[in-house]
Amino acid sequence: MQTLFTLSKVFAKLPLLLHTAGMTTRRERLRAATVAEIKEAALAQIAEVGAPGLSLRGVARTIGMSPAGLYRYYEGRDGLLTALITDAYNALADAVAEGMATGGEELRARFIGGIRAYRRWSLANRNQFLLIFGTPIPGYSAPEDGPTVAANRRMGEHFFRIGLEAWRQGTFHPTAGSPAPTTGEVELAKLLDPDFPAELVSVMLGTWAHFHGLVTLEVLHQFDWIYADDPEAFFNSEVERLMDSLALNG
Amino acid sequence: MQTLFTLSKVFAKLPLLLHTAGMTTRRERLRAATVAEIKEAALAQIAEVGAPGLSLRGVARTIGMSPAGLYRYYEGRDGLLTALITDAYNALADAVAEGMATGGEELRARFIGGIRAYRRWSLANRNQFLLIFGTPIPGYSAPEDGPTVAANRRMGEHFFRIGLEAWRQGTFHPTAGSPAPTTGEVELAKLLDPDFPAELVSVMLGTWAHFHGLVTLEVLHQFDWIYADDPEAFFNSEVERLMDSLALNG
DNA sequence: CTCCTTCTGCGAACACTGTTCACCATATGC
DNA sequence: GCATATGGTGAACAGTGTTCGCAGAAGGAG
Repeated sequence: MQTLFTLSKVFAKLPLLLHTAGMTTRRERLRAATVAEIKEAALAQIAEVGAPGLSLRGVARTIGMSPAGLYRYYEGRDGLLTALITDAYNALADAVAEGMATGGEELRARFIGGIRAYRRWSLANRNQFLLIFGTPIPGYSAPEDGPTVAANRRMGEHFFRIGLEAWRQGTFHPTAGSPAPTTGEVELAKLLDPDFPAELVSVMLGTWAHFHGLVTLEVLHQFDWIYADDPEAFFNSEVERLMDSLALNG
Repeated sequence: MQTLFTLSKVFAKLPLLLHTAGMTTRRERLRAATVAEIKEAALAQIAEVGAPGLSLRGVARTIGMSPAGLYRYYEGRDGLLTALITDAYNALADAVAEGMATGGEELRARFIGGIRAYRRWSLANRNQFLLIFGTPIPGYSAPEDGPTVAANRRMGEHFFRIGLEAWRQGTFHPTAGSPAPTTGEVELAKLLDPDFPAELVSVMLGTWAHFHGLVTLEVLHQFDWIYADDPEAFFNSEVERLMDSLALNG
């Protein structure tokens, strides 16, 4: 009985779904607009007061809607957070990709361009950065193989791709004294590219951690009173030294 | 009038305060015990559900007290958070100091011992780590020159001290290509020690950011599926490479 | 056009939260 | 013993996320 009922529901939805695959119906356009408005309001609130201060009733107020109405668009606060986290990941990945593109031909310059974009985006959107790399939301946990981990991986691949290219053209010579690749490292390497050298994985992850640490501490204002006048100079020189120690010269 | 009243209050407190300076009165012992009990309950709750999930009413329940009663001991939730943040800073600083002490005589070993202790403590007390280096609490802001920044500085000094010692005995040769010290750097150097070399500041901050990034990402489970079997090995080899690039050999 | 289903949205309610206030009891100091 | 500061309570207020039932609006099928 229950089964029949839900089945009928699915069949009733079928024409709508088929239609969706082709083009957008009127209802969907309105829905998409509302979704965008909600996200916009939530993002503004987050930028102002931080992720933990996001209030569902608050966004309902600013868009002139009842709190209960939001539940037609998101599964409560956690659902909204999930969407925002995914967006933040994608925005960061896009910023990195764009920063790399402006780096020109040389691989080292492209790498540096990506890293600087990583920092620039994180400082320009502090609270979105903390949404990804800050304290996790209490009730919330990222769905395994959900959109957030996909977006996360997508960002990493940008950096790994440069490493692979440099490796191929022989301009990448990380320090040789590193231990043999772990099983996890070869697994990740295979997942990235069939012939990605597993020896590179730990080096790439290490450099990510390095500039990520610099960015994190700067986002949290830990360097404020030391590098008040020109915080970017410290970061840039640190990145140069990082690339030198990497021996990525392409 | 108001002034007179508060003044009388102060004078009334005077004998108590004088007594306090010498030894503990009965009331104060009870009070200290209650404070400790509150902190303990709050810490347990934080360890379980994370800092943003800390509920004032919750700790009141577990210690069998009315929510309003807590306000006799802390200025609301933010006051309690401040105390816990200070404690976390101090605990981390103590762990680092202890880790350095077990490193033995050699400066490099001591430095590595401190770094490993930094990681160990952070992973053992994930939520306390995030209390310090995670998303800031919305309403809360660290009081300028309050106990938290003092504890923060105290931790940094442990690392700087080793750097200074190594510099003095001539076993510390960071890469020479770094730019001239910033005004903020010389200021910090003077604040640390009258003859602390300002050229060292950026290097030390950079290495802090490096292993801090590694720890942060590990705390946030970003390396879990790659280094599931032995996460410590990756960290240790990364630290070795970091020390090599530092050229700290004492 | 009519019927019927789905989709949107709302108001009220519930169980929470942090915080304040007036009040009471107790312990301390003179 | 008395006055006062201190500990502790219960009730209340404003705010939160979430659920539920109900009402219209929109859309498709006959």
